[in-house]
Amino acid sequence: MPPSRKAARPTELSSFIVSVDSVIFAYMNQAVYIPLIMRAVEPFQNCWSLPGGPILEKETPESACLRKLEEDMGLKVEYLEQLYTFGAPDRDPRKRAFSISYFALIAESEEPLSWGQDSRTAQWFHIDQLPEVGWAFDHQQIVQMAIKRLRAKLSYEPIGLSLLAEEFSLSELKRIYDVILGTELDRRNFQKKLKSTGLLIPTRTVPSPRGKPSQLYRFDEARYKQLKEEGLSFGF
Amino acid sequence: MPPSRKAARPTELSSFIVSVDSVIFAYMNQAVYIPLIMRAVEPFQNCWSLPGGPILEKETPESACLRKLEEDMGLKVEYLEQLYTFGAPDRDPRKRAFSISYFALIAESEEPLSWGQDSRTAQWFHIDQLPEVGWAFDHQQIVQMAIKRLRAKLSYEPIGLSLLAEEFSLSELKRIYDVILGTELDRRNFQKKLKSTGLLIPTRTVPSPRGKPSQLYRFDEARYKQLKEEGLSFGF
DNA sequence: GCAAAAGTGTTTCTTCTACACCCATGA
DNA sequence: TCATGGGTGTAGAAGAAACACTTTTGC
Repeated sequence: MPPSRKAARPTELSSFIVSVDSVIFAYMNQAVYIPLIMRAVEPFQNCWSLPGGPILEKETPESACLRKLEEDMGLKVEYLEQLYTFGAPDRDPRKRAFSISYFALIAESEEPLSWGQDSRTAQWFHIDQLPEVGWAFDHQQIVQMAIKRLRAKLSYEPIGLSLLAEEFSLSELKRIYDVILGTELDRRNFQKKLKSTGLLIPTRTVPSPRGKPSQLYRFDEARYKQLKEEGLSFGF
Repeated sequence: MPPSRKAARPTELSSFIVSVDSVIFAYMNQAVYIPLIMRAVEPFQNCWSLPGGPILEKETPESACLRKLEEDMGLKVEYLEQLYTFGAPDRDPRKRAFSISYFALIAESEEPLSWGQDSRTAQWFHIDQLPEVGWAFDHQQIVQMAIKRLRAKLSYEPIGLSLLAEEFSLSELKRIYDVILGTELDRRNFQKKLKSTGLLIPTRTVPSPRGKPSQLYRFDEARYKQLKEEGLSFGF
């Protein structure tokens, strides 16, 4: 019995849109922030939303995401992975809309992070002090999922490094872990553990604010990928 | 400077489809299998594809997935989670198509698993003996990603249980781990570890093929969820 | 009684954890 | 010289891995 009843039913989808939305994590002033944009138009006018937009014809969802972040915000993304696809029938009051959401990390940088627009339309939010109301679409849910993934992923993959500059000290890295996980890890055990992986390449020392100069390291990305493919795991 | 240049560009997407595809894992004869369907029509006629189909108007992607599996194959899904969304511009030669793919596990059951169609149109494949050529769309890639997730997830979440019946013996469970991970775990350490979680409820004993009868257990789902929310982790 | 499958206990080793101590620098 | 941040070492606890022994059944 061939499944010939696959012809279009009256309930099949006709008109809808597919877009990408990104939750972008940045580390500034010893805390983690994400940017949200105040919507200027209906629906959800004056509500907080994630940076994103529609996918164009010749691009993959991922490149749409990168383009948006580059064009609109001038951000260079250090790490990007797909988070989840949201597609509840009523998530957009206009018409059926799917959002392929992304999880992004950007490296700490010298320039104060901003994108020229005034703070009423776009703003960095501390991930522990996000707005409780006034969200557009299901973006609050997306952000919550992203934060959950950030916390989970930090413990088994070296994504903390993507939030720092290429050269970093182990104290800085530890601070990332403490801030995100809400822990107060032991400084010494942390150093030992990280060094034992053999993935940190010492570069130079740099004076610390007060006290002994600290050693900077670079992450051996190539070797990490290699070990990962061989199936080794790391409890970072 | 309001972003008023957001008007439709010539390159914006116009016509496309969104569907769901599922990679369904089942445990039979001490091995893990997935079902693939031979496509009857172009494009990719006579190529192997995943069960799936378009999303209807009033349903979420997840319920579309469940409906498909229920309707087309009569399967009762034990575990379902979103895997990844594929949306490369050229993945469907007809028009732009997005596939929200799902990762599904079904429990071992008494009935021989099949769905009435002859084996030329649908077939269970051992996950280590999948076809190497003749795949439709990017479905080979989807399956590979699903297998990778199965292996990864097995070690930190009790998904192996979803492949077994509600009552199971620890030997059966260990066999699942060995088969999927390609290991030969120590029988005694395995038992000890599992019992120490306090999540297994003994039910009854059942005669084993030859030798001492084996103890069956039930998994304490409720308690597991509770502990999980409290942030405890398990190295299954 | 013997082989096969199930269940329990013990010893050893590795890893994690909690500390104490030393070093280099600026005020 | 003292307070501060950076770096190293060591002892105990906890967990993982290796392994030996007993029990219960079918033939």
